[in-house]
Amino acid sequence: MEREREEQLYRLQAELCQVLAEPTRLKLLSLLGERPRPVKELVEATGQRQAKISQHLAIMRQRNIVRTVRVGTEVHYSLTDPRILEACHITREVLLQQLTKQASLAAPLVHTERV
Amino acid sequence: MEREREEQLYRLQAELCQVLAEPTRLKLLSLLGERPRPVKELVEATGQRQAKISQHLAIMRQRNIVRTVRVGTEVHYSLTDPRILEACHITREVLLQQLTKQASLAAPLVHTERV
DNA sequence: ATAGAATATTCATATATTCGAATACAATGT
DNA sequence: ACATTGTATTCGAATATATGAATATTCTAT
Repeated sequence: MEREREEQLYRLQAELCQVLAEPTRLKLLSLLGERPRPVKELVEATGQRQAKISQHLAIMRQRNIVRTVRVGTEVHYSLTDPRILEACHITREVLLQQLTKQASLAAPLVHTERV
Repeated sequence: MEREREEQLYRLQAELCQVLAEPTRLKLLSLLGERPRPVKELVEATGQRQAKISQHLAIMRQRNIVRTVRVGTEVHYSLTDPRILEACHITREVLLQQLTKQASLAAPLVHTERV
């Protein structure tokens, strides 16, 4: 039962990460990190089709990563828990460092650098 | 071109998150967070089939999330960048809080609590 | 050279995900 | 009531993913 509980948690955690595993959704989260926004604005900012954005927002709603408030005809989205962005930030940092490392490995072939 | 670069980054970030979006891989990362381990040990600790574990490890190798060292017949795996665990930790925290919140919403129906 | 232990890969299948297209729904102003 | 604006959903097709089964590879000891 303790074992089951742990597996259950890993499953949930994986589902949460799955939500973060899509470029458009990451972009949306980043935009919502700045401030709450209506769908229209998210569509404009991403340059993607409205239906697509709505679909991704629906997925994030289902996982309680974003929440909504109706304002007239608009639906304003916001982050449920800003810490999600922290997690994103870390993965981004790791990624950037990897890229930098690769670049510095490739660099000597192009121009010599001193360490 | 600036735009392209940004999209490129989101794509890479999504791929990284995708690696975290699988319960067995999360468990493996957690185990490797404690210390480097040979595959055999990971197989034992997870109770999953060897082929499955190797497959998941291969995915994490490809993404540079883990690295390997051969020690005789064994292959020892370790984390490339422990910060990955930080990201995992945060998602786990968020998750736990969500669960707690749900529980506390359900609680009043069972037994009354004071705030 | 060969056997055995540890690990990796290939293949096929079941399942999940993403996206565009079309359409539906909801709120507001007229 | 109706048109308009903003948003959501459904559906189908293409693509991706996870897994078990079988098999291959690598290293060590003999």
